[in-house]
Formats: sequence, structure tokens, C-alpha cells
Amino acid sequence: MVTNSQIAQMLSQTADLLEIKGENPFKVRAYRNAARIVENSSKDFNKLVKEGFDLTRLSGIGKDLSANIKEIVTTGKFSKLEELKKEVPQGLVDMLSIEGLGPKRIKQIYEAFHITSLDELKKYAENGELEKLSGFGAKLIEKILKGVKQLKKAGIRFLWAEVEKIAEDLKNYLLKFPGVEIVEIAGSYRRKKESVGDLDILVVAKDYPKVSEYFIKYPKVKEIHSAGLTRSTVFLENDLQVDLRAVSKDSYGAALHYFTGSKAHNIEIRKLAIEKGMKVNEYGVYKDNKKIAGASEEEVYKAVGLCFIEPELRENRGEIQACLENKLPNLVKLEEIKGDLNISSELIDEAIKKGYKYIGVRNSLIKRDDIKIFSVLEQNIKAINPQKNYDFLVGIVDKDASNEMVLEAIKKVDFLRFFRDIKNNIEPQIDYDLIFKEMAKNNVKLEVISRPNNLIRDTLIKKAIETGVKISIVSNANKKEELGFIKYGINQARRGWAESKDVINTQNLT
DNA sequence: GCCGTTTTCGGCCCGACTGTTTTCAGTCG
Repeated sequence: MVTNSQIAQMLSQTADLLEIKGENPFKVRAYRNAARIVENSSKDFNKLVKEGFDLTRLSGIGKDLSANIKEIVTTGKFSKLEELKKEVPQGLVDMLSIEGLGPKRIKQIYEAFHITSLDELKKYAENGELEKLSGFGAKLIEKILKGVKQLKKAGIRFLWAEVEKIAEDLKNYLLKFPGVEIVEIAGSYRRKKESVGDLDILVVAKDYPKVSEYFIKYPKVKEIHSAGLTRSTVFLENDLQVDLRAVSKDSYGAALHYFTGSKAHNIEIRKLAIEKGMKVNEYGVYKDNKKIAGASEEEVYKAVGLCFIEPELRENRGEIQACLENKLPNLVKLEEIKGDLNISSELIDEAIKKGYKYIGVRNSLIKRDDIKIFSVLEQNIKAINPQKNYDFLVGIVDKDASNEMVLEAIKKVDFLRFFRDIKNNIEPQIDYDLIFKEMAKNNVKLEVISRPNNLIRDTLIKKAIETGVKISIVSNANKKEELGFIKYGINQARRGWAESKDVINTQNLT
């Protein structure tokens, strides 16, 4: 069975190869776009195809891409990609991840020297051959050599929780500088995405160049990549890229909106604006070349005829349509959590200190007078063995679970938790549509674990809620500090469109 | 390759930065 990720990967690889071949950039974009649609979809494409769903109903997928996806799903292979692989050496694709090398320059290098590997590229950069090409100066060569060396490190993303402290530190550092009025971290960090690639920081200040000078002196800066009049980029010790951008106060809202993204959300907003005869960019909303909004995000949304959309929802997953139909969710908040239903028995006192009304204690029958305690039994669904006296049975679905095993477990458990390891990209390959439907029918809840590397996909939370499954957001804490993890679960639940009414531990439980 | 209530061709988000030029192409986000 082909997963959505695998389909997306094939489409995205095709885009890379087409790009190096020098195909129409918009065609390349269409493939990238389709890859994104499949990757982010809450629907299982494998299933959609088998059910005969018309893929061209999805915006961005037309006749050709629909046929391509069908081929991938039914045969597990993509003939167009196979053909392209024969034409374009893999080494050229690898070169794409080198900073400063895009399709045009790679094509230029290939046509001049017919080199097909990174080792050869390095050789030609070092022996001066590369510099003979027009447009290739000393600086670019240096950059390429550095890129070849660093290539292995490329593509690391950081968990949101891993950059949280440094992001807040940096924000405070910048706020200390005289004349700085506003500092806001935009990008996927603001959207609370489970992992982020870099930090985008916006700053409103009297004298940006001075702030930029101060910024690049931040103690954890390892390398200064660029420093311009409105934008500077650095790399920190841990290789995290940080962009700082100067913004004027009357454009702050437009800039915040633009740099918060997501890209897909922004494109939709722009399209909507164009339909209404307006133009949106990072400086404002314009009508007849006159600026009509820009100081605040609320203003920007209002100008294009929309309500304010929470950053966590800006993924082009129906939020714009929902706003137009007045159906945007009222997202759950951390303060609404009344209890943590999965903690270690050693943390009862700490949980009481947090003000929880009740708690769930893992694998223990302990009871106390000062707080309501639910006894929670955790078992792998492969070996469910219900025991007396426990209030809740949580079934753990691990990476090699099958649909049959999960469906069998649903008859016995109160909660299901789906294993996931974000960094290593491990998760069960099962039919969530089917499973959530059964869970809803049997009143089995979804346990959303808040450990930063084990968060269930936001798209799955959304799907579960749409199917009528209630969720429970738990820390799964073993130590005191981990009780605070719950905010990461809240972040993810908000990205999954969860409202207070969908979350059982915002309710009074007895 | 996709898309369409100024539709089936001709657009497709668009601006900043760098490095290489001598007015701009390529890359990036």
C-alpha cells in the first residue's frame, strides 16, 4: 500500500527533476503543489482512488496529476518519474540542496562539464574550472564548496518545543535594544507547527540598521549569512537559521500576516484579493494603488472580506471557506484544561499545585481524599488484558499495528493512543477513516500525548473530531517538568481545529 | 500542469538580497 507521504515524495521528486531539466517553472510548481496537497491531506489517497473519487475535484489537481496519482496508487510506481531518473543523474538533484545552486546554475554546470556527482562538483570548484563559467565568481564558488561540505546536515528541522526557549530568549534580547517597539516571531513557529525549519522575526524599530547590527552580535550567532537594509539572516550554534526583518509600523499587520504564512494560506488570500480587485503584499492591502489596510492583521483580513483567522489554522485546510461560512472553530485554550489524565503516580502533589480538578494516574490504583484520581491502565493493543478496578483502559497502537488489531481493540478500550516518532518519521500505517468511525461508534476517545516528538498529526486530530471522536490532551509526564508538556498537546489540538467541547479534560469529570 | 461569473488562452504571489554585472539573473522565502 502506498501512503500519502510516499505519493507526495514521488511527485516532489518529479518536480525536482523537471526543474533541473529546465521545464516550465509553473509546471514544476504544479507538481510541488500537488505533493503538498497529498502530504497535508487528511484523506487517504490510496483509499480515495480505490473508491473512485474524482481527484480533479481537489483544487490544484487536474487531469494529468489525477492520472499520475492513480498510477502511483494502483501500480506503486510512477513511469514519468522513472523516465526522468534515467535522463537526469541523481547527483544533480543532490546539488539542488546546495545553497546558491538552483536549477539554472546546475543546468549550466552540467552542460559545460557533464559532471554528475557532488565529488566532481567539488573538484571542479577547487581546480578553478567552475569559475570560468559566466556568473560564477569567487564568492559563489566558496559558497558552493561550503554547501558540498554541509550537505549532510541539510534538511534538519527542529521540534517546536526545541526552539521555544531560544525563540523567547532572542525576542527578549531584541526588545532590550533602545528604539525597538515590537518584536514578533512569525513563520511556522507562530503557527505552532510541530516542527520548524527556521525562525522569522519581525521588528518594528526606529533605526533598523542599528538593530540588525545588534542582532548579529547575539551571543549564540555562529555565522552571518546576510545583512541588508531590511533583512538579515544568521545561523545559530545549533544550525538554526534565524531571519530578522525590518517592518514599518503602518505595515506591521500585513508583514506579520505575510511572514506567518503558511505559503498556501497566503496564496489563497491573495487570490481572494485579486478577485475583489485588490492586491495584498507584505506592506498592505491595496485597491486602485491606494493602501487600504496594513497596520494590523485584523485590518488585513477585514479588507479582503474575511474574519481574523488564528495562526494555527492558516494551512489552507478549509479555514478561509469556514470563515466565509461563519464556521471557524473557537479553539481550545490551555487555561480550559481541568485535569491531566495521564501522569505518573509520583506527580500527584505537583498536579494538585497546578490547580487540576482531577488527574489520571498511570498503572496504579492509588486514591486520595484531596483530589479525584482516575486509575489508568496502559496496554499495547497486541496484548489487551482488561483488569478490574481501573477506570480507564488506554490501548497503545504501535508502528506495526494492523487495521484488524486496532478494530479488535476498539471493542475493549476507553482510549486509543497512536504511536508516532516525528524525528524518525515512524507511525502506524493504518486506515484512520475506518478506525475513527469505529471509535466514534464505540465512544473510544483519542489520547493526544503532548511529548514534543510523539505528537499525533494535526490532520488526524482534525479528522477524528470531524468523525465525532472526543480527544483527551495529556502530558504523559514522568517527571515534574514534563507536566508542562501539555501546552504542546494544546498547540497540536488547536492546529487540529479542536474546540473545548471536543476535549474531554476541559469538562468536569466525575 | 492548473485554472476560469471579464474563461479554453495566457496568466500563474512577489519582493529582497547577493554576486555578478554595467542593468540584471538567479535564488530564496
